Amino acid sequence: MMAQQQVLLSKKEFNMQHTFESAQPLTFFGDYDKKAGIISYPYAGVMVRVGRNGRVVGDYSNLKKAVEADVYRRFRAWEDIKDVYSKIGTDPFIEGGINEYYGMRLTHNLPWETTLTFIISQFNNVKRIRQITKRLMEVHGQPVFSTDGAVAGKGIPDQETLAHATEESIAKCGAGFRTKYIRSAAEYCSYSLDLEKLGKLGYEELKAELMEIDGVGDKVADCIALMGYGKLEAFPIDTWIKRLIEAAYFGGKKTGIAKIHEFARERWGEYAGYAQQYIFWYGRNWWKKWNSGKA
DNA sequence: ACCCAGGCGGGCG
DNA sequence: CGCCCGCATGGG
Repeated sequence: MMAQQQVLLSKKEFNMQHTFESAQPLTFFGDYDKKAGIISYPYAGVMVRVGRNGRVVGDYSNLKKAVEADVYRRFRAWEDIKDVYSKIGTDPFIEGGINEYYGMRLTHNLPWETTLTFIISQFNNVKRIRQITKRLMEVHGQPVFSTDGAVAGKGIPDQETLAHATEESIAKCGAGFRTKYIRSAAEYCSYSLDLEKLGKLGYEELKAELMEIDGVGDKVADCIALMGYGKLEAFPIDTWIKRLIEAAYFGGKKTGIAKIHEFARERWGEYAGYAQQYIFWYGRNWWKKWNSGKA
């Protein structure tokens, strides 16, 4: 990948807190120092630190270009979020989400870390997904270093490592019944499928390839396509999205997955994934607040 | 105690 | 095909 010129994200176009907390793969690892306004995440053996303006914090010397290019891609820094809003702001519901979570960006993470975290996400809750991922990193990840050379944490365990890890060591991280999927997916992505090579495929082809991975179905494949490959037309449909779309656009009527995919494609087209993220985070949080009697 | 969580694979009709 | 069921764990 060629070195990208770093584009600074203004405070308004990049709301770090919303982006970090919005339950994307990015939020499943690293850390967020709210007071200092710095996100940390492991990449290429170092702990990358990013400030509120999207600028890399610290001196990465010879890794500088690589780290900056990763930040550029990870936060989609080339993208003017106002353009996105003009495409997805089709109605008051989505506009409510844009208003409440202004500056929440989609992130474009690495294929394997996205695959792993979203396999863990099935039939699970956000808090526990983070917890399981964190434990897997601690047990099976390689050390990553801060700019002063000290060990700053562990990275996402790679496919090969998990392919050779015992089921017991994965299960102990809390993975439960997903343990066999993690092992199987790690083996498949080590020896039978090169995730890096799938990037050149179009969305439909990519999704079909991803669904060959054990433990990856329609929803997780869409999450990987969206947040691991940057395919913005992907529209992951989980229980929240199904419930919210039915409530907001189908008059509360039960609607099949295929029908919802079709609806999203027609309504939001190439930006459906962005619409999904705002519907998910806004709708879910609103719903929870309402049901706890605080809305 | 009981219920549910960013689904999936397998088995059945 | 479509539907339905079980599934490990842990927090509310």
